Amino acid sequence: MASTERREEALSRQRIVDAAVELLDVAGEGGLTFRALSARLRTGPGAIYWHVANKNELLVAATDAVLAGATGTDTVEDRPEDAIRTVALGVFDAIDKHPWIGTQLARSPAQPALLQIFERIGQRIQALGVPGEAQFTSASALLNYILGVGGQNAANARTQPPGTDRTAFLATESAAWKNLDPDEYPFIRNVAGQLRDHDDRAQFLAGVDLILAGIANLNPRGRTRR
Amino acid sequence: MASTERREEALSRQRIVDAAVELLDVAGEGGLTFRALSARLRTGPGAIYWHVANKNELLVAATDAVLAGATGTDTVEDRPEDAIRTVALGVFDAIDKHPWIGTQLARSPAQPALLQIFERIGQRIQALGVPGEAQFTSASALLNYILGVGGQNAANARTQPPGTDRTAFLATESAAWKNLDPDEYPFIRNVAGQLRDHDDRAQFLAGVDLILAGIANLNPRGRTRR
DNA sequence: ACCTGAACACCGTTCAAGT
DNA sequence: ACCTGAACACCGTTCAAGT
Repeated sequence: MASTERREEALSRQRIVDAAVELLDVAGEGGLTFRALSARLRTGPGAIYWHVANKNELLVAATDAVLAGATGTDTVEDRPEDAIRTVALGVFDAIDKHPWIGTQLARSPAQPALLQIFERIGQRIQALGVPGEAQFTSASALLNYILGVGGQNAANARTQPPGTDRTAFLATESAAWKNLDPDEYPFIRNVAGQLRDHDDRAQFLAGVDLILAGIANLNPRGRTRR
Repeated sequence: MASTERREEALSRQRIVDAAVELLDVAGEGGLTFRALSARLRTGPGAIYWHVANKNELLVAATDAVLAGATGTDTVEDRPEDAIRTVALGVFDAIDKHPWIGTQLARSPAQPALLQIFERIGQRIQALGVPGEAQFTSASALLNYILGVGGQNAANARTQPPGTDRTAFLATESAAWKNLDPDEYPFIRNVAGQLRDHDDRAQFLAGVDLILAGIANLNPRGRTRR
């Protein structure tokens, strides 16, 4: 049995980033600490700095590591709208699983994973026949919407202890909306019921579809392509 | 002249929040510190805790203070689409002026100012004749898009030293896009020129219009109302 | 080349003590 | 009731010293 004894692996950027992702997942955004991380890796805090420049670089790398495989595989045969929905849902689901990504994507603009997502969306926008000048705007609108939803989901996740029942949370929130002043918040009171019963993921997709419909409207060929 | 001597005003929540806003504006998100804030208010750090529970509450209050007057005045005669554009631009401009708001809005979900913005948008969605079930989704899509753009703008502002020339920044970024691998990033290379010349505010509005067009598409009365 | 861990310069927050 | 400021329990980051 002595031969199966746990071997000490050498420290590496890869191991550090993996451990950071685990720590963020179990302990939340506040849980990633150089002390906690080095304890987990059985080393001193200073050792990490040999492989990673600082905490921000570590967060960027952790986000990229998670997002890299999350945006789905390109299937050239897909209709462009469906390919866009796939990418969007990939980001949505990744943030749902790792809420700290949502915060990080809203913090670091040059995040490489973001560039790749933007490229994927843009190629499909192009395939949709959107006129040249409107392509940049259309792809940006989609990306910004996706990031906005991600940020809000991350914020919601942060207020709840991890693993809180989502139904209970929505019920509480919905009840609070119903108690708002009817003169000041008639609309919100009105949709409070929809908040309780709504499906986050479906609503996210509906928003994507709203933007896609707006984009189809730009297309000189109209929206009845193929 | 002795009578015009600076009088020591009593500490108050109001004065604390005002000072926090000033500090955030001049020193950025990292500049708001209980020590820096108390020094500015000529008191000790502990004194602030008598008026404000903690730093998060202070950030929420500071964001609300800035956003309160920023979303424009309701003009009942406006066409609903224009009223929505006004609210959206109000938020956009507020974040442009105080980038730290963009980060904060993506962090705290129950932010009261957000509720008011959501209400304003929702009322106009209703006025547009959007069917009941789609109202919540439509208003959410608009809000999430607005927050997404705000978050990205805040992130961009954070990477630049305050007061950096925007044109120079876009030129650098655009040049970087042009240097990307043509096989991996054909779309981004293609729109790099548009990045350099684009107007943030106009592009933001174009995105709002995309969503509004998608919403009009839902409307059984069609988009030729009135 | 890579790791160790004490030390530095900060934080947010608390709290006994004052007025 | 409100303010003071030292003290506590943390941070991220650095760096001399080790192997």
